[in-house]
Amino acid sequence: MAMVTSKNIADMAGVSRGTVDRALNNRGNVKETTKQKILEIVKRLDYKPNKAGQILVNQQKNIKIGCIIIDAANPYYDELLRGINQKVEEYLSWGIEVIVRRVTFESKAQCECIDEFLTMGISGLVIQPVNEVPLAQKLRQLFDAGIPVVTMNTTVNDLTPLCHVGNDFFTYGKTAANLLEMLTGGNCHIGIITGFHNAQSHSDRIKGFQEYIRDTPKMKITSIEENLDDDIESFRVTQKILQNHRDVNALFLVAGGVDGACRALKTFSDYRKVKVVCFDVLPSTKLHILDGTIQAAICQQPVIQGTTSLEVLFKYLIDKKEPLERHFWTNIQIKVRANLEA
Amino acid sequence: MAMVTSKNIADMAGVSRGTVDRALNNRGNVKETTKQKILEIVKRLDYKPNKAGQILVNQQKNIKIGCIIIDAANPYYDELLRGINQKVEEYLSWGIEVIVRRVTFESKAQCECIDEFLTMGISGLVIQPVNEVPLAQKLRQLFDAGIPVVTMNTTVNDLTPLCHVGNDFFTYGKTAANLLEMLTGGNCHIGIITGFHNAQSHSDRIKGFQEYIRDTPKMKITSIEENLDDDIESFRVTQKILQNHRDVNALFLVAGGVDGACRALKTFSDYRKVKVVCFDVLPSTKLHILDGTIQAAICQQPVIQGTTSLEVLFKYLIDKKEPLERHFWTNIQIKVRANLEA
DNA sequence: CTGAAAGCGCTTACAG
DNA sequence: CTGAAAGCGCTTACAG
Repeated sequence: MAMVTSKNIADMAGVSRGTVDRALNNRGNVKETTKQKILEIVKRLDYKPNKAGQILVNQQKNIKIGCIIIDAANPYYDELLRGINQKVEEYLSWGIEVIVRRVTFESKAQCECIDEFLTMGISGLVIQPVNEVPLAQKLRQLFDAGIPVVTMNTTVNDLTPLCHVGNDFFTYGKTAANLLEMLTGGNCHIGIITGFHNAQSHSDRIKGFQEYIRDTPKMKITSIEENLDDDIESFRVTQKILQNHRDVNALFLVAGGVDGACRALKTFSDYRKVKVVCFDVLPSTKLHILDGTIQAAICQQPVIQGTTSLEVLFKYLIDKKEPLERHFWTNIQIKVRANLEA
Repeated sequence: MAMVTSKNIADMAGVSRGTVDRALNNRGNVKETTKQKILEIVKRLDYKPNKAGQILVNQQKNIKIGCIIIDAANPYYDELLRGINQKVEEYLSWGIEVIVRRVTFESKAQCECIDEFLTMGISGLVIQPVNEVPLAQKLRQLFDAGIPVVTMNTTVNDLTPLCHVGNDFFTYGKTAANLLEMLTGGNCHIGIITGFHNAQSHSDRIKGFQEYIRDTPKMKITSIEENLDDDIESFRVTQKILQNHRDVNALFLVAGGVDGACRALKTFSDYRKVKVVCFDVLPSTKLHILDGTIQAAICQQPVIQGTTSLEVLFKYLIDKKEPLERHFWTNIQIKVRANLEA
């Protein structure tokens, strides 16, 4: 029951530990028959290299990981950073340095940051990428240099990263529709307020929503408006919808501007008849949930996205083993009043 | 920016690495002035011992962790085991052996298993304990021997373990009430079907439920029945409730026997008017959610409870640092049709 | 194609 | 009270 070590394998095969290492990691310079013999013993004893030993020897390479997080006033990004920072401490104690930069949502800025990382000699990159051609090219350059990339939250076309850690926004949209069905007995006229029509994460949520209500004949979308993720604009378009469509009894708030929408809603005396489902819980959202204006919020898991991204990369750098899945979708969290703080 | 090592500290303090180690870990045998000098440098350079080095040296001690999971036909326990097993593999690769036993829910059986673990020389224990005196005494014996204990899912009185990882059942109950409020517009006569009146996890859920509806005057509990977590008994009591109280339009299924309750419900022609919220998603539960009999399920996170329990213990055994919190509550997951598989 | 040796950072007897 | 040495399991030059 005691641990099997490479020394045990070497002794049994009648070779040195160096040869075991070469055979196991395909470094060449091992006679085929020797290699087969070693692999057979490894398999029989179910030998797994001790990770502490592996990591320790990696100290000599001074492994660094670069990490790029969008720099913008969005609490989601701050949470993502919080997840990353949890791991930064941990990895430092493994002797692996994670260098974090916040960079604006422009491919030029991101490319420059990557170039800086390259001069620092990073062994891997975690990034929330802009989906633009120059950045995709830069990432391909990393790929060609054998530097693994994990994308977080958003990803780029024309490139399969080592792993993408993100949200299944389509299912988020379906879940929003499901909740409004529960809240209205499946009988509702819905106003949708989205952020940007051309933001894929927003349009995916709406597509999922539409997919769900295809099977619920009494749920109808009355109006879709864009608020540019802005509270004031959100206030304006919400008032507009509710004034022009007095039958609207459900609101689906797809993106930012939740506070503006709720405050517009409250200017109507009969606002309690309108059920509201939104995304994410900002501090202002919390108040609207507690006072019953919003019935449910669907939450992403930015902290877990941050930690997971680094974990995937870490494992790859130590083991050189690809993750089992190319995509990792974080859980969908439904928050209502009762479990808001849980 | 390169890593600070104990060698660096030793050089700067003009002592050996052994002395640094003794000073840092309070092993005595260090002159007070030397110790202060070392600690000052450690603080200034923010030195953190490299964990890979620490773990590697721990191989010599052949650290073993014992783990006791209830042996009973409950998918929850199987999931818990799945979480544990994920970590077992990982820790094996750190050279730490986790010995898992499934034991019946009796304090005698659990005590015997612990005794066996002791002869094997475990350094820590993870357990789903029976809350009975002999077991509590046995755990105290471990405590006195300096062997840390983490309790999972259930805990024992008269003893504060290193950490308890479990569910906040009270909030679970509140959340169930919140969901039924959403489903019925806050206007409902509720049938509650619980497992055992004397099971604390069941009664806590009901208490949370009652707490929530104290503020919703139109939500009324019509009847509470016990099904002993048994599907056939569940079928019987559910039929009884629905026959005797034709006004019941909401069911709160507190524990096991979900399938029996749903099948009883479906024997009534107007069963669609009854909204149902339950706990946990068994394979049979899934079908009732998909066909719209159950509107929402509140889920525990057994897999995460398993992994978390071992993580807490692992960190303590390596670092000798107590966890920040004595309790770790896993998230409350709400599952509806749309996010059932997500 | 193979082995002996060094070294990653830490802790642990042991000698003084 | 302190230091020198050994060793945890692994990988990496280097010598042959």
